[in-house]
Amino acid sequence: MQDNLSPIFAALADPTRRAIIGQLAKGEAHVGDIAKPFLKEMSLPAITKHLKVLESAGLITKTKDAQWRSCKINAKPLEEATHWMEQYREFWEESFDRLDEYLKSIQSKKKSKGKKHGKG
Amino acid sequence: MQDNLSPIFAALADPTRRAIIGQLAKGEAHVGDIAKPFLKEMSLPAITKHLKVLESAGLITKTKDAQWRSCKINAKPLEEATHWMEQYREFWEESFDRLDEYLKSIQSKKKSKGKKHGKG
DNA sequence: TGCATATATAACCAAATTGTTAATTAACCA
DNA sequence: TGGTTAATTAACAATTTGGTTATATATGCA
Repeated sequence: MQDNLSPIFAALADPTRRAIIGQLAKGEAHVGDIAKPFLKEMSLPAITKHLKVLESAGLITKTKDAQWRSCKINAKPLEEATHWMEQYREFWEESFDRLDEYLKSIQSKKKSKGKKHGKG
Repeated sequence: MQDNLSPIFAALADPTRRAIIGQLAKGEAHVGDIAKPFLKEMSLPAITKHLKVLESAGLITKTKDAQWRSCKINAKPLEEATHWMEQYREFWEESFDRLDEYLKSIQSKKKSKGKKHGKG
C-alpha cells in the first residue's frame, strides 16, 4: 500500500545521486558525461552503481544508443515522494495561524496524561 | 551548501520510521506508545534506534517528562526536502502541456549527438 | 530503601551500502 | 580482425544499517 517509497527516499539520501538528478534535469546525458564531474572523487563503476540505484527507484531511465547509455530523468517518483510529504505540510505551516490551536491541543493532551499512563 | 538533506531522506527511507511520523502527526506520544504497533515485529530498542535516527534528522524532538520521553513531530526538515524536490516539479508536470516542447528539445539533442561524441 | 516502569545503552550480528581494481562485454572503426 | 572507447560486471573490503538480547539508568511510589 505504500512501499515503493523506500527505494525512492534511499536513492535521494546520497548527495552524489541528488547531484546526478540535478544534472539530468538540464537534459539527457550519457554515463560518461554524468560521471565527468565526479571522477576526481570516485571511479566510473561507482557512478554506474549510483545510476543503477536511481534506475531501480524509477528516477531515471536508460536507453541504449550505440555504445552509449543515454540517461533521462523520470520525476514521477519525486511526485510520489512529494505527495507523501505533503500530508504533513500543515505541520510546517502551523507555526503561523495554526500555532494557537495547536498549543491548545497539546495542553489538553498533557492534562489527560495522568490517567492515560496509569494503566501499566 | 546542501547536505543536511541526506540524513532527512535516509530517515524517510525506512517504512517503520515513516509510520512513526504518521503516528506523531496525530499528536505527541511517548516511546512506549509509539512502539506499541511495532512490538510484534521488532523490539523496543529497535524503536529507540529509529527514534534516534528521526531525531538526528531533526524530524522529531524529544522532551523529558518524568520517566517518559514525549516525542513531537518537527516537519521543518520535510519542508526542506520538499523544497529540494519542488525544483523538479516541472518534470512531472511536463507530460501535459509541456510534452511537445520537451520532445522537441530531446530531438534536437539527438541530432547534434554525432558531433557531440566524436571528440573522444 | 527498594521495586516496578520507561527508556537507553552496550555488545554483538547479518545484511546492505559504497567504494575499490581488474576483467568483461558491446559497439564502432580502420 | 583487432584495437579503441563506453559501460558493466565481478570480486573484494570497509562502513553503515537495522535488528537482537542483556544490562544500565532514571523516575515514581509503597
